[in-house]
Amino acid sequence: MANIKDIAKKAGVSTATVSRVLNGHPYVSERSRLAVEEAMRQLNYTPNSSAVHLKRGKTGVIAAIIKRIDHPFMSGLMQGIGEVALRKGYQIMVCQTRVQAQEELRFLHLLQTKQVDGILLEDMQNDWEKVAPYASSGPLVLVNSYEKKATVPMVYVNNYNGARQALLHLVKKGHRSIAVCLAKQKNAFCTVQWPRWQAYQDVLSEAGIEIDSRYIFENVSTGNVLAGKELFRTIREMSDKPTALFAGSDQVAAGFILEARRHGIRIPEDIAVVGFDDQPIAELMDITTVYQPIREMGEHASEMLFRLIEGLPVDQSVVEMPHRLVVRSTT
Amino acid sequence: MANIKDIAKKAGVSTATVSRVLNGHPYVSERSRLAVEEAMRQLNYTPNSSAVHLKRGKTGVIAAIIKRIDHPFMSGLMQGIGEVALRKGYQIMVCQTRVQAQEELRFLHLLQTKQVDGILLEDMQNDWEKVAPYASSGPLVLVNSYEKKATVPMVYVNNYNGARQALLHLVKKGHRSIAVCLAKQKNAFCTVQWPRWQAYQDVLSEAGIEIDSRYIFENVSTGNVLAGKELFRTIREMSDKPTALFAGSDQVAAGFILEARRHGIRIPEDIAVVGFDDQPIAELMDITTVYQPIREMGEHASEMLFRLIEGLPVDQSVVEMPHRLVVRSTT
DNA sequence: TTGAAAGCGATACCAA
DNA sequence: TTGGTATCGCTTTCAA
Repeated sequence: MANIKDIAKKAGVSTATVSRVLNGHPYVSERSRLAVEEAMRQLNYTPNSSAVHLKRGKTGVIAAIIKRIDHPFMSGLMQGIGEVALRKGYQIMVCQTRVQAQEELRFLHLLQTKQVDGILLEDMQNDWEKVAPYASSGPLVLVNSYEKKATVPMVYVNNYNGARQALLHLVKKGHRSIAVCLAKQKNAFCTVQWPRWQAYQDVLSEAGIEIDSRYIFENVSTGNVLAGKELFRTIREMSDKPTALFAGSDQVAAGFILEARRHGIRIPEDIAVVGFDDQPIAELMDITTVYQPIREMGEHASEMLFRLIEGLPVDQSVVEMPHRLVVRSTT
Repeated sequence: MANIKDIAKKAGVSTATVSRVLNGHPYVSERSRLAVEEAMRQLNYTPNSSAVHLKRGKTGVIAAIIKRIDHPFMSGLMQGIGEVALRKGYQIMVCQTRVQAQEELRFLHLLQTKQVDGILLEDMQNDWEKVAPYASSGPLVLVNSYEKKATVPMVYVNNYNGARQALLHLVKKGHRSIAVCLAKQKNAFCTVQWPRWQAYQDVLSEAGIEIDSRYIFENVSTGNVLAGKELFRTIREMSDKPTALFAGSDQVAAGFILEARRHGIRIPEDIAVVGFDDQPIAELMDITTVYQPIREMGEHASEMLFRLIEGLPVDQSVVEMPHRLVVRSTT
């Protein structure tokens, strides 16, 4: 592969001049420019990114650390991130942790090695103390994560309030046996699951309802409609069935509802269902859910990240995005 | 940020020795190793990726050029790719073309600049002549693409046969007014849409059915259930309604079915529906569909790409993955 | 407007 | 075992 020296030699100029042409600098004579361009064409030259990156100290790449791409929430988020990155001329590296805290740290390491100019960290799985050291080695923004101790910008939705609203709605409708789906990791520093769990406890306690552990379903894969189907089957076997379900995602809600209806269970009469996110499927199936601006969250976080990368001040560094309960026919 | 020289100085050794420690080479005395490790710890040292990449001529990154991540097919594919990349210790760059042929070329350029060690190109949008030049500058594998002229490995599903099977199934069931969803770009070199369109023409022609342009729906966004809902509304307004729909995706099929049922339309009695992919939602809603091993396609393509990257021979470079019609209750 | 040359930060060959 | 040093390919300052 030809390099800048080959071009310089062929064009009869110095590498400095070639570089100038490459970067559109002024002060390059028409004659030199043409000669260089001709040489580049003839030798089919393309500059080597690694060399440029090394010299510039920038890579033009950001990393998005997410749990898994195979989930509507994440792909929606990536869509938002992609939008902004495209405008900025940046590439995106997807890093899937598969909910393994260790992997998260491994990917954060990309910031230290300067393989990326910045990182978006979705739903942080590690304690801030573990993440903090990485933050000092480059731009980092938390998305769908809230961490009081963190000193970096963050964009999130208040999951406590979101869940609370949904659960209060169910309680007001008279439900006292409310099932809930939560992921296994209810770490205190987990922005999504922990607050929802807190809201569940609070709302029930305030309503004088005792928590029934049989109604708590952990490890339900939120991105997949089949998980909802399975959940229905489990609940169906129960003697004391709940009268309402806070599904935690629209996919689970949809799967549950479809399977329930197939078995002649009426929604919401026999069991009310609330989803989360307000994905297209919730609108389609007319599912009551908690809307959250996923894509916008991705966009906003990226914008903050790029300000950091560009060395600009970030005006509001802790951003709570709005959510709202969308009441439809499943409650 | 500390660099290898700082470490060398602090540890009282040469950069060569530091490099040896860094790369786990033999022939480093215990004493040197400890000194270097201690220095690295004290200075909080991390090697700079760009420098390593430049020197080694490798980046440890592959690019996946896809239409958009916000689509179950793509995220499934990415999941498969991610699996293999993880095993190989590689990072993945997602490149979304948004179905713009020009963007595809822009991303292929990453291979020339050596910003990535290889590229997976999904559903190639450009004519092979345009793509070929890039192929000569590094490892390239086509996924979900078939191109006779191409000289690089490719993994795909025979969309002609898949669509044909589905359509024949409908014809056998007695349908003669069959609607079909196709994306706008039916370029001759498009692996997905063009063959399906061909199959549609062939099957109908063989059955002596004249093609009715009103039954051809272009520009239906295949990844989104709401598109299916809208499609239903459009078809509902028609005076001569089709009796069957080849939806092109499970999402569109699902949206269509749900909306149809809401309006009291019986499936399959009033209108039969066939999806494509066999996503979880197809199983859940018991939709007849054409199964294709999306994730495996991603895995297989990645494996070929890594063989190329490692300079190993690729035994079978044109791989047709199996598909099969899954008959369920919507036909 | 141009070029020489000093890096950017690591790797690895060749001697010692 | 170790170190000196050339090298990867490009950018940019300093002089001319």
